[in-house]
Parts: sequence; C-alpha cells; structure tokens
Amino acid sequence: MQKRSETNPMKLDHILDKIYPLPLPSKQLLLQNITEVNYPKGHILLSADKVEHSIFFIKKGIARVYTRTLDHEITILFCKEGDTLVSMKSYVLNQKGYEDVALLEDSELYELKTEKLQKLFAKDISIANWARRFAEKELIKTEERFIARQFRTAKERYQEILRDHPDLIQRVQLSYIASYLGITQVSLSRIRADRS
Amino acid sequence: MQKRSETNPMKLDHILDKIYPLPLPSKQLLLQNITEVNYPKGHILLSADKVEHSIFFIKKGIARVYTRTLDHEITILFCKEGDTLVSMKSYVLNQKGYEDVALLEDSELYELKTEKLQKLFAKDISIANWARRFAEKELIKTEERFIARQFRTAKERYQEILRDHPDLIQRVQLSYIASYLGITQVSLSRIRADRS
DNA sequence: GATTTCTTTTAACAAATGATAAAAAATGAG
DNA sequence: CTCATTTTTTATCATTTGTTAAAAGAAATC
Repeated sequence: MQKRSETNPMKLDHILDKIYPLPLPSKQLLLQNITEVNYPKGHILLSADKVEHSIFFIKKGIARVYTRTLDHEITILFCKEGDTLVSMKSYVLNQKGYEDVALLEDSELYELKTEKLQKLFAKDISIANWARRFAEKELIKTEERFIARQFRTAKERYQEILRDHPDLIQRVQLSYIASYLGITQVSLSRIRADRS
Repeated sequence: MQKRSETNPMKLDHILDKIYPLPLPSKQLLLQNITEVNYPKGHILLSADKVEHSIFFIKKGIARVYTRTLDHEITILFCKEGDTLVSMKSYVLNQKGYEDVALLEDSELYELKTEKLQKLFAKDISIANWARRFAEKELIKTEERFIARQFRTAKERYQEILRDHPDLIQRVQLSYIASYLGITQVSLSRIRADRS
C-alpha cells in the first residue's frame, strides 16, 4: 500500500465551535469536563451490549460504526478527525444501543461523560442549545445517509466516496466499504473492475 | 375496501408532553404560538423545493413523507396522529429540504412557526431542552429506520407492518407501502401472495 | 526473506428482483 | 347501476446480485 497521507489532528475548540459557537463561559464549563484519551487500533470504543456513558470527539484517527446480528454485520458509517461518536440510545434514553464502534487506527480522542453534560443542560441555556444543535445536525446527516442509500446505486455511491473522501479508500479495508455500501465484497470488486 | 376504523384525534397537550414534559409556564409560551389548521387529502404540506417555516403536529390524519428524482420517488415514512412533521433542513439550516410531504387523508393539524420557536430557544431553557429532546428522539427513530431497512428483508418488514401497524395497510395504498419498503409494487404483490 | 495470515479479485452458478405488459379487482363519478 | 379510472395482481423474461470456492495479491510475523 502506498504511504498513507498524514492526517491532521483536530483541535477540540474547533470541534465544539463547529457544532454551535458557544459563549466563552459556557465553553469553559464544557471544556472542564472533557479529557483526552488514546486507544490502539482495534479497540472497541462503544458496544451495542451496554449502556454507554461517554461521548467522544475524534482528535486523530478513524472509527467504524456498525451493527451486527448472528450471521452478518453492516457498517453504518465511518467517523474521522473532527467527528463525534456517541451511542444515541445510551445518551438519550439510557438504553443499550444497536451499534458497535471499533477504531481502525491508533486514535486520539476527547472524552466527555454524558452524565456531566446532562447536568449542564438544566443550568446553562447555551449548552442546552449547543446540544440541541448537535442532535439536529446529526439528524440531518443520518437523513442524508438514509436517502443516499435508497436513491443512489452502490456504484454511484462508491464513485462519490472516491471523489469526496479518497482517503477513506486508503484508510479502510474494502470489505468494510462494501458493507457500508450495502453490498458484498464480491460486488464491490465487480464495481472496481468496472465490468458493470 | 372494508370500513376504515375511525381514528382518535390527538390532543396537542399530549403530543408536546410525549416529547418532553414541560413546566407549565414554558408550555403556555409554546401553546400561544400554535394554531390549528385543516387540509384535504392530497394537499402538499411541505415541499422539497422551498425553505419551509412551519412544524406540524398531526391531530388527525396521515401523511406520506417522500423524496423524488426525475424518474422515481421513494417513501421515507408515514406519519399519523401524534407524529410531528418538519423539514429538518429548513428548520435547522434554513435550506431547502429533500422531502415532500403529502396528506393521504383529510387531516387536522397543529401548526407552529419555526421562527417563533427559534426565538424561544434563547429565552426559555425548558423549551431549548424540549427541542433538544425532540431532535434526539427523531434522530433515534431515523437511525432505527435506517437499520431496519438494511438488516431486514422487505418481506420481514412487510410482516412487521402487518403486525405492528395493521391500520397502515388499510389507510395507505400498496404502491406507497412498496416504495416505503424499497421494492417495486410487483415485488410487494409477490410477497403478499406468499409465493416467496 | 520465507512463511503464514489476511485481504481482494475472479469465476461459475443460483436466486432474487426489476421491467414490461396485460388481466383482474377495486374505487369513484355521473 | 354502469362506465371510466385507478390500483393491484399475475406472468414472462432479462438483469442484477448473492453464494461459494479458488486463486492472486498484500501485509505481518518470525
């Protein structure tokens, strides 16, 4: 494989502001509750089997979000520098989620305990609105993924990845890309070979 | 067709509380900004072509949310009594959405102008948290639809509709159900005929 | 650097789904 | 009720995609 292009670590401040700009006092409240953690490739960051208690912001690295049944698994999405990882069902409903999250590279993360965040919701209106905005934007992203998966063929979506996220093809093995596209690895090979 | 079972209208109060219980002053602030509207079957409630300015809560009736391209369209979901209709892209980003919403029956709706709601976010922390909760729960529903559509076959999902939402089959024509399941109407007929 | 392991491609066949068209059934209008 | 329209089912055929297995290619380990 060709030498992987080095990825730039993402500043926490920038990640938080990208979601919704916070006034300084509120931002500092948030920052006080966030710590840095590192995990190696292969680490299971979030598990479908349990109620999770953390939100992670990715400083550096890439993760695969997926669900599984007895016989097979499908990849829901890939998250990388600047993205946020959370089990919504844990975070919102205090229930087990449906997704596992595994790191595909050694990664550096910012961790925020959901309990701490939830306490801030009642106290700080800016943080409540920041989290509102977070959920709203995540919802739009999920809607977009949903529509893309319904509307465009696997071939079209593969070509979109090539065009918009070429680094993904370098950083993620093709069996996961196939699973993300909702097809078998064999079908992806057919697409890549361009024999329709 | 057999006589359609009468559906119960949904109280606004109950719809709002189901999202997230609000303290009375905040709830009254919200209620002040909500009006009742009625539209006939076939009415286009929200359009993908424009930035929309209302959120609707369904008192009575049923709506189809769908997207379309030049050649075909797919049904994203059906919403009925107690459900909420909103173009998230309009509401969150002030941009055109990707979905059209058409009423499948004469319907009674509660309407809330998004501009009014958004003004309340800066003033009332309970309303900010109510809307946070709304987005979070919608996100979980969307994730669930996404996973259902990937994991289970159209046949299984049709049988789930039969089991969990039998009224849908009565109230919605099968071509829309097929489109919701992501298959052609011909395939749905095959499933219904049970010839695998 | 050779060997083992994991990943990707290729091939052959089977099964599922879509496209098209026509028939049947249900619905709505006069 | 009858006719026109819409919706649903059925049939046929072509295409796509999955399954299985084997080969080729890369990467990791010793």
